[in-house]
Amino acid sequence: MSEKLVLIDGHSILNRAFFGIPDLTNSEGLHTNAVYGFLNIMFKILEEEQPDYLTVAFDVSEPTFRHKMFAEYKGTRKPMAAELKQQVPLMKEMLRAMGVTIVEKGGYEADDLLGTIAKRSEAAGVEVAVVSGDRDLLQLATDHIKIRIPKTKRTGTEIEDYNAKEVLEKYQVTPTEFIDVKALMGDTSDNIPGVPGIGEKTATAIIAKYGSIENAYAHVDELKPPRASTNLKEHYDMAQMSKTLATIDIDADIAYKLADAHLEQVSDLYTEEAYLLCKRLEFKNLLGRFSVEAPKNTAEEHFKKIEKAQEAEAFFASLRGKACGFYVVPQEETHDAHTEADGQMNLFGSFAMQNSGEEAGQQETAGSCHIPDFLGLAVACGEEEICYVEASEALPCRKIRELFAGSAAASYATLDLKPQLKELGMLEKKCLGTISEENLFDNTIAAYLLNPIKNEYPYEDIAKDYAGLMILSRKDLIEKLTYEKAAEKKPEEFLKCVCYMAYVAYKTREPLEKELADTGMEALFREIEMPLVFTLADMEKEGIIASGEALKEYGDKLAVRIDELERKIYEEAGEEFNINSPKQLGVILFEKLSLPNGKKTKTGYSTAADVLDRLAPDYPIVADILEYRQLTKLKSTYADGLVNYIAEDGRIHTSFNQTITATGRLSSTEPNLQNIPMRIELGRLIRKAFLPKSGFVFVDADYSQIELRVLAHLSGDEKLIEAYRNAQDIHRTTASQVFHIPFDEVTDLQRRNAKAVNFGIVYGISSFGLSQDLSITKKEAAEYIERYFETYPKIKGYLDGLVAEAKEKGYVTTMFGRRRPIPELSSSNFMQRSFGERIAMNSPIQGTAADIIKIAMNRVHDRLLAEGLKSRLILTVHDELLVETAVEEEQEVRKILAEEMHGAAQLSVMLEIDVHAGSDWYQAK
DNA sequence: TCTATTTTT
DNA sequence: CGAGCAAAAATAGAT
Repeated sequence: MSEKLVLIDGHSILNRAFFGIPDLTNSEGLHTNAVYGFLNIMFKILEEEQPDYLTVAFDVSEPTFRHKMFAEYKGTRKPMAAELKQQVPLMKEMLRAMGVTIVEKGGYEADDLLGTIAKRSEAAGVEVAVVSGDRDLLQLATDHIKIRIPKTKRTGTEIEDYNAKEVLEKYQVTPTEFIDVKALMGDTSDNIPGVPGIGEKTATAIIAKYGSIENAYAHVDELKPPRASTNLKEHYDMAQMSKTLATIDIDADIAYKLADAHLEQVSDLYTEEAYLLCKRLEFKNLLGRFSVEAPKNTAEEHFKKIEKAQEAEAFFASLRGKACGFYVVPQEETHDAHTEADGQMNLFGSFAMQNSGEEAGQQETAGSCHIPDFLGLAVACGEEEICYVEASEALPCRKIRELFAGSAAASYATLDLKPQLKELGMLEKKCLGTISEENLFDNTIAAYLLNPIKNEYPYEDIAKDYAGLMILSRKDLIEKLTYEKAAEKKPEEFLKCVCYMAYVAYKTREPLEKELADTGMEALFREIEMPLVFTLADMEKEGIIASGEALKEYGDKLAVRIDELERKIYEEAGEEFNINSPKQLGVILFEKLSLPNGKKTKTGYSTAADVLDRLAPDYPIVADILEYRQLTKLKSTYADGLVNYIAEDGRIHTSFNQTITATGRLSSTEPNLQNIPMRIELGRLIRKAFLPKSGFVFVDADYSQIELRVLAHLSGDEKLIEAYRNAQDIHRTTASQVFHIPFDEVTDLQRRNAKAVNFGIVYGISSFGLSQDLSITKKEAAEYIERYFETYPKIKGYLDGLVAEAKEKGYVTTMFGRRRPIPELSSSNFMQRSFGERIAMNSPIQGTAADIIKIAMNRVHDRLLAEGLKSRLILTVHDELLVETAVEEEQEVRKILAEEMHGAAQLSVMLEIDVHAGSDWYQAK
């Protein structure tokens, strides 16, 4: 049997895959769909053909030889989309990693290389399969050269095969004649002019009869449609030139040795390099093919459960001096807890009791009189030393904690430390025996800093990204069961799951530390984020009193007015409908009542506030709807919503998430206490339900325009810095400087405009956005921005610099080294790219402000404890800190807030704060 | 589970 | 030329 060669048209197949597969992006933001699709097509073909040789040909992106001859006809091809372009080098990297022979040569198109190699190989007695999306290749078809054209259909990829026979059947001409057909009909995408007035039908008919354009010209007067006859006569030179253009060079000057392209078997492509690259690109289902070559995960075989006290003692003793990873397996899980009866309440309730005990000896007594707080502790300190120590009556939590505390390991790594601090009883203290803030390492936070745009940081992702391990996820193992239920129903899977937590922490600590060092984020991690874990744990435990009665009363008041509005709206609409359904509302307003065109649409009419605002003055029903919306929002989300989060201790314990935002800000969930109403008076009243405990007051401090000050510092703009040095109303000063008028003569409108511009600048302004904000024309807005940049030239330079830097490096950084990758900047989509540009301008500013308040939080938190005060930091809202303050400590707390917030960073402008005290959150703000 | 809307900084 | 502002979370409705 003769040998077989598979030849792939690289760009053509990559292009086909790019358009055939929906956009895929890995977590680095690299587009990967074309590479993925290419590999799928390639593997499908290889499995079918089982060839002895494999080669991929690429074009080099300079004008090709054939086209250079007729320079006037080149250049109408559209430039390649950026998302595809960036995948070309990636594809080549992948093929190289697989050891696939790549041919490319300046001056030749892939067609020519394919043609040459195919013909030479055929001459050497080899069967050839040419894979391309391009029908031009059909001219190469013979009995031994098969052209394979993949088509992506709903049912998957189907491949059309053409030997000489199939070409003749389908196109009524031989492969060689196919060139002449193309020369007559032309091809705009290939810049082949053809003969005007001759399309596919006519061309095929002519060539089928005469065999070539030369012979057709010899019988030109006999040609069937008279139009073809005259046109060919007139444009014969064009036809000849087209033929040259359409002919694939089968004698290209290349050194190609078939032997170099040898492929013993398909699995030879599954190399380790290719495996690692597939992992990086997150081709999860391709990875299965690599099973033979995949780094074998043997750790799993050593997972072990310890139930006996003696065994546990020996195990913990073996930790001494070693690096370890651990995981405290919680009994209840805060996640989803409030949906299941009142799990969360019990959890926090037990903390309240635990911490009401005496300060001294708490470590000893905590938990001793309760059921164990945690289920067990998984610890890993080597490839074969991975144990889950299960809590039981014979081996109570207290004992496990004690042994762990005395283990004297060199370092302690874990995924998601914060909840575990609570389980270990490390609230308000930074060490537990030999475990301390200094030797703890939170892998999840490290992974977040290294790539803050991921949605989640589960252990299997961290294992894959930083240790090259492919392991089963929690979901794979125990699905949605809680740990407690899993321990009972799926003990083996449970053991794997918790041991993996510890093992992954152990295994990835070093790589994560190294990456943090390589990216300059060591200090950010050690000095800001790790201490913050302790600060936040304490704040969450503390919580804030919310009065259920006050909320109820407030909600009842809203209900009265909501009823009233509802009736009125139904009357005005002439029927009852669900006002909260944008769909139904849209139909009522814009169809039934035919109000002026429902402007914005995506999946119907927009009923957003800015649309309704414009209609409200003229239509009472719209004004009522707006009020109704406002009130139902207040009632459902705040009045009714918050009550559900009040724990047994009468307080709301929000969760502050440290690994959610792309910029470095914190987020608050269950409930979100960072969007409690403020702007509208009626909503603001909700803050009256948040109270300090008896004998305490609230002291609230917020940074004044921290982002604008950060901008002044980072840009170094003297005029803006000077404006802040004058310590006057900054928006008025801006108006005065931008409009060149004396400070005292600035009108309220001018000040308002200046304020909007100041805000807009921080968000990465566009004239469109500002025009929306101020309801002015885009042109006017553009003028404001221009004048602003004229006034503060360095700001313009700074913002442009940020975008340029982001485009070059792919990310931006804050003053403290925090990174934000911006994959959107490489998008070919205008909207996506503009979005990327705004992100580039906003992130360093928002992120630096976030860094600063985090520093301030740690300092305030630590100092309240260090000074032995009773007052506690309980809330943060981006630029604001709230301290529940013992009445007699108010002056000291004010001083601490002022000093620590002020001193959190040294900028070229002062970091000013406003401090207020009050007997509820409304008054304190 | 996704979309539209609203709330905050 | 385009189409719509930075960062979040919760709710109710629709699918």
